[in-house]
Amino acid sequence: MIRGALRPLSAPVLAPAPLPRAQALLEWYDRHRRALPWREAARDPYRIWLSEVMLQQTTVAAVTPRWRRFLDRFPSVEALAAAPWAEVAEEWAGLGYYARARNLHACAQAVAARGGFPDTVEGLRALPGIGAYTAASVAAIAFGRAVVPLDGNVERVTARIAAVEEELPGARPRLAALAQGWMGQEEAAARPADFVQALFDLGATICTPRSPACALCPWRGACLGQRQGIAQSLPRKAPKRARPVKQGVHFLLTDAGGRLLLRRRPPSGLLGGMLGLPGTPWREEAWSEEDALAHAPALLPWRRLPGEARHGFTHFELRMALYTASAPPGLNAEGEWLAPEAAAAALPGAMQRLLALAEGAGAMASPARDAPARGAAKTPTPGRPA
DNA sequence: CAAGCGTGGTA
DNA sequence: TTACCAAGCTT
Repeated sequence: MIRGALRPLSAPVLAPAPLPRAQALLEWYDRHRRALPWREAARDPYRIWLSEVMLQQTTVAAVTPRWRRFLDRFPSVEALAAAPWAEVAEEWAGLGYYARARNLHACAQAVAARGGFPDTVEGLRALPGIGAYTAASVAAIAFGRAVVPLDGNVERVTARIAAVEEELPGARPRLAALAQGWMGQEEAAARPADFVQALFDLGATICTPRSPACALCPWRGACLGQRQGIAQSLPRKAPKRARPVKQGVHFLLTDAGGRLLLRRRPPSGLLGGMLGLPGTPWREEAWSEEDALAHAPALLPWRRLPGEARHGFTHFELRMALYTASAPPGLNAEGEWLAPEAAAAALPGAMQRLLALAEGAGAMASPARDAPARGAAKTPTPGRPA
């Protein structure tokens, strides 16, 4: 497209933008690099890999304490490989995207069996849970390979520097090629780990999604998006669909010792492999009390707590009702009995909302958390037909 | 290839 | 409150 022809005649004539210089970015990085804990673990592929998997769609603030705790519990890839799944699940509880934990465990076993991590992009890419991004990231950061991982930061920086107006995800191959092209400069190829982390930091601290700090950007002079005044609007993305509301009913069964009945969820799918409270499936149609009670773990005088627990997933909004009962001595119910503290630690966030609801209603012997989760407890739903 | 898959923070 | 977003992968 011929940009010049569409500009007002009064627009100044701009010199062609220079190629973004790797050296300029690296000098900025040497002065402003963020002190992240996994950057201290120089080139240990286990720690680098663990950080990359945790950081998938997850913020640095959420990952930092969990990364430390995980390494305390599983100090090596061999230790992780040897651990039972229940321990890995407990350690990952609350972090979300639980397929990551399942793949992490499987990957550790594969790596331990072959005697260490592969040191090429192709070798890494073949492991469970390692896609194009993580393979390139570990290859560059842990093994010094001159490859650029395309994450959300690099997508944004690249789309803006080159003023790529094509929408994601279609633009991804073009953006990847552009970013990889920058790695072709001698200064970048001499420091691949620093160069990719410099791109991450630039995206995270300067070239942010909203209100980028262009005045502070080391690549400002080379940025076509900034020059055209469209940087903030890039990269463009297809609009997202509305999230439906789904409903479920769950059951909190307490024994004489105050322990709770939990069940391991099926190994794949939503919250796969994690513990949860027994309950109905989640569906858009409301549950009648009769239909819901058919999913109760035992035939008992169940009492519905007022209010509901709410939890937002990526693709739907969940509202859960909670019934409670006390287990008579000798009751035979399928599942595992856990103390409330152990349950709170091992449950995914959606299920923790139910414990918070019970705690708020005074239906539990001891607190599940310091305080009920935000927005968990709601006013009773008055009108819905039972 | 579009959809499924969590959670917490911010505007 | 709603909407968007964060160092994505799998099917």
